[in-house]
Amino acid sequence: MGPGQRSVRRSGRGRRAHLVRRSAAAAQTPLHPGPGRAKLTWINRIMIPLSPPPDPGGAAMASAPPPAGPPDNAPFDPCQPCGLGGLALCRDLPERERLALIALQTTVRLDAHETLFTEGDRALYLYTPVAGAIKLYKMMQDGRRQITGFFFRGDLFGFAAGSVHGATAEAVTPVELCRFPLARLEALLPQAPTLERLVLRRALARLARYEDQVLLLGRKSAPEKLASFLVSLAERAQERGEPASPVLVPMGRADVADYLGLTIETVSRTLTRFRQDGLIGLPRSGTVVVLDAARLRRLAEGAEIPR
Amino acid sequence: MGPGQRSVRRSGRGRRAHLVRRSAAAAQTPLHPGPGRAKLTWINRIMIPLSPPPDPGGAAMASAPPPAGPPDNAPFDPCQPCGLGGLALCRDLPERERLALIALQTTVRLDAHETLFTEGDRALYLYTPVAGAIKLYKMMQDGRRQITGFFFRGDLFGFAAGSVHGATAEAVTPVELCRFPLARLEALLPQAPTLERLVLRRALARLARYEDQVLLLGRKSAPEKLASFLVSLAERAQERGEPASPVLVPMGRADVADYLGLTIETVSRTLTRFRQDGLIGLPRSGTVVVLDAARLRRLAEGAEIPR
DNA sequence: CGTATGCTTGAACGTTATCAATACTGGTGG
DNA sequence: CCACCAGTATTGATAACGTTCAAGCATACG
Repeated sequence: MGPGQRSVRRSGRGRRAHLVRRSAAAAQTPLHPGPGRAKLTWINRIMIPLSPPPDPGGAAMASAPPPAGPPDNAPFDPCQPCGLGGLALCRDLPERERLALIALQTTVRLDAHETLFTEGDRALYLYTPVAGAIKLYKMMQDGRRQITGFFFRGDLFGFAAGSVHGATAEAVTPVELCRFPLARLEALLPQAPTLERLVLRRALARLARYEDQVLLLGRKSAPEKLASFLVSLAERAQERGEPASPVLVPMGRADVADYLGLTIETVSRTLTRFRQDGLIGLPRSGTVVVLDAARLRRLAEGAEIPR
Repeated sequence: MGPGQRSVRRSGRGRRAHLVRRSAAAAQTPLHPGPGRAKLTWINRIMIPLSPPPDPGGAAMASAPPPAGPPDNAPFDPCQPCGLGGLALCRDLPERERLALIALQTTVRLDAHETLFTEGDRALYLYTPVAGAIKLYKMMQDGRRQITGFFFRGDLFGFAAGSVHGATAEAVTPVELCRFPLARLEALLPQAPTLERLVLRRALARLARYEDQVLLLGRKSAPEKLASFLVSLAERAQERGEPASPVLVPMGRADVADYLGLTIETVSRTLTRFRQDGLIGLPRSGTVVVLDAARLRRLAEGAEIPR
């Protein structure tokens, strides 16, 4: 890359990370400073169906209004409160463990750009988005930012090595989260072997995802990074039962850049070239239509000449 | 960065990744091809003390001959066979679980550059190095390589998301490994809650390490990467009771480069400049003396002007 | 309809890769 | 013991990819 893939740094001058709206203050004091903290409107153990499975064919959910609409009315499912269908932890749990888990469950809502927790905060919960998207990021003193992951419907995040979060969690879109208090969860684990295995499985899946991300960051070119990103978003959408073709990209260019280790400009330029080359279409902000999935995939794997 | 941080690629021409000795064949066929596979000299449930805790003050163990020498002769410790002292999983386990775990344990030895398992292989064991070092890497079709981690005495690796390894494991130095068969381990877990918690804890620790690595790869400059690498090696050495100051760097420049997302040349140049600036000393191959730990650490965090 | 915010596009620059020798290091055989 | 050799590390010159700086453009919003 160029000279300043990271020249944002040094004495805090310059552009810093791609600052997101009111994050200027937060940029100065990355560790549990608390300014701009979210207001955390939350509801305890809601029993009404909160959000339906994604309506395919719908428009971008980029900054869409909070979701609404009832899910399919199947026979009573204790997992229904969080509206996650089969994606959540609840799934595949024996009845006893499932009920115990659901007893712990609580719902949280955040608006876009609100902070859920900050690097250095005590880790108190595990979270699963029910609707919307969350990003996790680490920040350097001078404001350089690296997004470590995006989390969508059914993903699990909030894992902490010690008792403290290693990254900051912020809402990309308005988001609704299913959360489980760690203390009570841990107390439950000895009596819930299936659940514990499930949590471990999730952690291992995240490890595998990190392996890919490390390869991407360390060894892929900008076009390959973007291609990988789109392919990954598409695959993940498919895994949760959404269509793969119109890839919904709810995050802005700044977030994409900070996830891929690039700058906004490079992301923009690269997507433009993808469009010119007939790889993708960009009908509206937040939506990418994949026109040549095979070539995009080959590009992502480094087996295609970019131009 | 420059133009070709990743231009090694494309049509397999050019330099590929930094090829390690006889890995040419393996480079062509990254997935379970099996050529150049290790011979895996292993011993089942050895009862003789195999290797002592690291003797501080000793010379580089870079490509040192296999270790020898008895550990402290404490009252009989069932964990002694693997010689890991308090670092292993055994530690902190109730007696019953510990014995059960040790019954599964087996020892494996590899020479430097031998492959333990390959990306795509079925995941059959969890491993802990007792002496020596292992690297894990992913490879792209055209030979670009990204090392995802180095594992030393007491570290745990071999986690797989599905039933298959996501990376290749290769010995950096002659290495002795304590290994546990996954199938029997899983069968044991329901009766060994402490053990399961311990495995989860290890996986979470690895997640935290990945977060740091992602920040490093995505947002740090070459000098910052090198500084972070040295600091990390020093800290990890200290955590396992070894001295931090003469940092032992058993891997070659190619491995360092493929870990940090750089080239051999940049690694070499950067270390040379560190030496010229009085940050470090390079007395012998495989040994780095930290002369200004504070500045090195600040550099690693991006809070120091490189030059 | 004007102002904010984010996205796109252009030109110049810089860090890091590439290409190419040269020097070193450890092991082996004369 | 030393010359040799293969692998490895260092150093130099050049160039490229991606960044930085700087406008211009679109989309949303009051």
